[in-house]
Parts: sequence; C-alpha cells; structure tokens
Amino acid sequence: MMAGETPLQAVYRMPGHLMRRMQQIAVSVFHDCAAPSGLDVTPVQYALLKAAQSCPGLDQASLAGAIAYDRTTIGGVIDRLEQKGLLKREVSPLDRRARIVHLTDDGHAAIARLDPLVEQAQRDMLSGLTPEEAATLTGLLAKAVSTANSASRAPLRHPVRKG
Amino acid sequence: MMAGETPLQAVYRMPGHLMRRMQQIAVSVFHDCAAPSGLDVTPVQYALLKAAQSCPGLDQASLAGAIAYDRTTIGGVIDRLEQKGLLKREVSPLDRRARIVHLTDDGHAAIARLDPLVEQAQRDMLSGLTPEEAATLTGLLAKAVSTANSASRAPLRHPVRKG
DNA sequence: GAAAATTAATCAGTATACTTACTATTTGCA
DNA sequence: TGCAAATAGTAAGTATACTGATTAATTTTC
Repeated sequence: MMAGETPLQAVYRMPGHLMRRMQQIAVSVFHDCAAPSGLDVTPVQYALLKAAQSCPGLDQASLAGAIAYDRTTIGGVIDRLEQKGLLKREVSPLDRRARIVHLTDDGHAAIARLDPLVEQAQRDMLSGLTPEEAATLTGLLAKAVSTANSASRAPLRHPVRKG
Repeated sequence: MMAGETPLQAVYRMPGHLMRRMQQIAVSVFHDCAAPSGLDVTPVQYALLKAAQSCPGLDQASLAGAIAYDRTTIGGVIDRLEQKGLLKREVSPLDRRARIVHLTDDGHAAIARLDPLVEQAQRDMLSGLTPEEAATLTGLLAKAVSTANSASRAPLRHPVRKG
C-alpha cells in the first residue's frame, strides 16, 4: 500500500472491493428503477427473461451458460419466474434429462414493460461519470470480463441455435 | 439496443451485467489466490479483518459502515471470524447496546499471510488489461462508486476515531 | 452392444446481501 | 425529568452464488 495510508484505505483502492461495491449499487439502482413496473423482478431474473426471449426453447443448462450463471443457481431462479407465471418449463422431447424453457405471454409483456426501466437503470448507476467515461468503463469491463471468462465456475457460453 | 443485435447481446453490453460478471470473477480469483494460505477466508471476511486492523475497538455498526456492509450481514461475518479465532467481540463499556471488535494474535497473523496473496489476486482479476487500462478502470470505478455511494442500503461511512 | 464417461437437473450445505420487525439501550428535547 | 426518537444488535424470511454429492439419461469408447 502507499505511504501514509491506513490498511483500510488500501482496501478502498482495490479492484475487488470496488467491484463488490459497484455491484451492490447496481442491484440497488435496478430495484429502484424497476419498482414502478410493479413486477418485483431482480436483475438476475431480468437477465434470464432476456435469455429466454432471445433463445426460446433452450434448456436450463444452456440458458445458464448464456448469462454466465451457475447451473445450480438457475433452478431456483426459474422456479420463481415460473411461479410468477412469466415462463414455463417442460421436459425436452430430444433429451429427457433436460428441461426447456419458454416465455409466457405475461413474460413477453413483463419484458416490454421492464426494458425501458432497465435502460434507465444502466444510466443511473453510472451517473457519476460523463458519457465518455461511462463508455470507457463499460469497454474496459467487457475486455476484462471476456479475458477472465473461464475464471468463475459459471463462465459465459454463447448459446448455439439448434439447426 | 443496436441494430441487428439480439436482446441477449444487448444484455452483454449492459453495465449492470458486466458488474455482476466482474464481481463473480473477482470472488473466484480471490479464492484461488487465497487458497494457499489454508485459511479459507472470503473476500468479505478479509475486508472486515482489514477494517478491524485499521480501527481496533470499533463497534459492529461503524465497522459495517467502514466497508459498506449492511449491519444485518456483518453479524454473521463476525460470528464466523470469531469462530475461526481471528477476532473477538465484547460489549462496549461506553454503550451496552454496542459490541466492539478486536483482532486476536491469530487474526494479525492471518492478515500478514493473506496480504500478499490478495495483492496478487487484484492483479490476476484484471490480467486481461494493460496496467494503464487497469488503472483507468480502477479510477473510473472509484469515481462512480463514490458518487453513487448513498444509492445502496449500506453506504460507506468513513470511520471516525474516538478522541 | 455393454461398460465407462459425460451430462442435466436437483439436493444439502455454506456465505453474502437485503427486507422487515423486534428488543434493549441511549439520546435528545420539551 | 420524562418520554419520544434514534440507535445497536439480532431474528426471520427471501434471493443470489458457490461446493460437493446424487440420480437419471445420454454418449463415447472399446
């Protein structure tokens, strides 16, 4: 750490600490912005809805890979979205181990309602930066994340279309 | 979202998604780097140890503020560190509601062992960036975080020395 | 074509994070 | 002084994330 600095001040400058803090803020801003929708959807649930929108009929494991989730975690997320009636799950006709996921009509409607609110949240969470700084930050994050992709137990795996 | 882009690709470019992903990677890298210590300490537990090192005798709530935690969460973190024998907790003589926290000798030793490993983890988690890019990212994160500090339920409150 | 390896999903267990609610103190103010 | 408001800590409940193990089904390999 730098001269004349307390151990705690060194922590404040650590990328790991700043990531945790930023994530904490991002989740809080998301909830504030999404609240007016009345849908009570979390950031993770929104990402899953978007994945299901882009890849209808994908199985849970591929869906997990598409948004870099752990496959253990995704079961519970899908449970909750199914309970809210935003998606439905059924056994794959091609592989009886797999469950494939589709949005319901309510799910499509929820996305349409959430999209603009989530766009706003993305701006709000970086409101301390100029648009140029925000773009720089986003670009560097994307670069760091793509390089270290395989570091976590749940790397992102781009979904492949069947056929 | 941009033209010719799927909804999912739009998600990949969202700051909120990149934060979650980066945090996920940061935690994973931390564990990999800290493992050789044999201490089985989490990023959050390390931050708390460092706060206790900088501010011996601080109470739980102030300690939580010093690293931007929720006060509900910190109880469990302190429980686990106390169980590992890395710190001890006692009722404050000044305020019988408050519990003050001190590192044990084992706690000091643990920090000494962890510090260089954690330093390495900070470099590893940004290994996809040049040193200049890493510095830019860290600076922008610090700026964004400090502006949005009060957005989360657990804002950072700089600890104040008594006397 | 049958055993071996792999894969999909789930379960149990642990650790953040947050909400709301509650108790025990302490503070502040009329 | 006396009582309302604020504060410290905890408890209960929900939602990510992860580890490791298990079951069921499919693929690979010999």
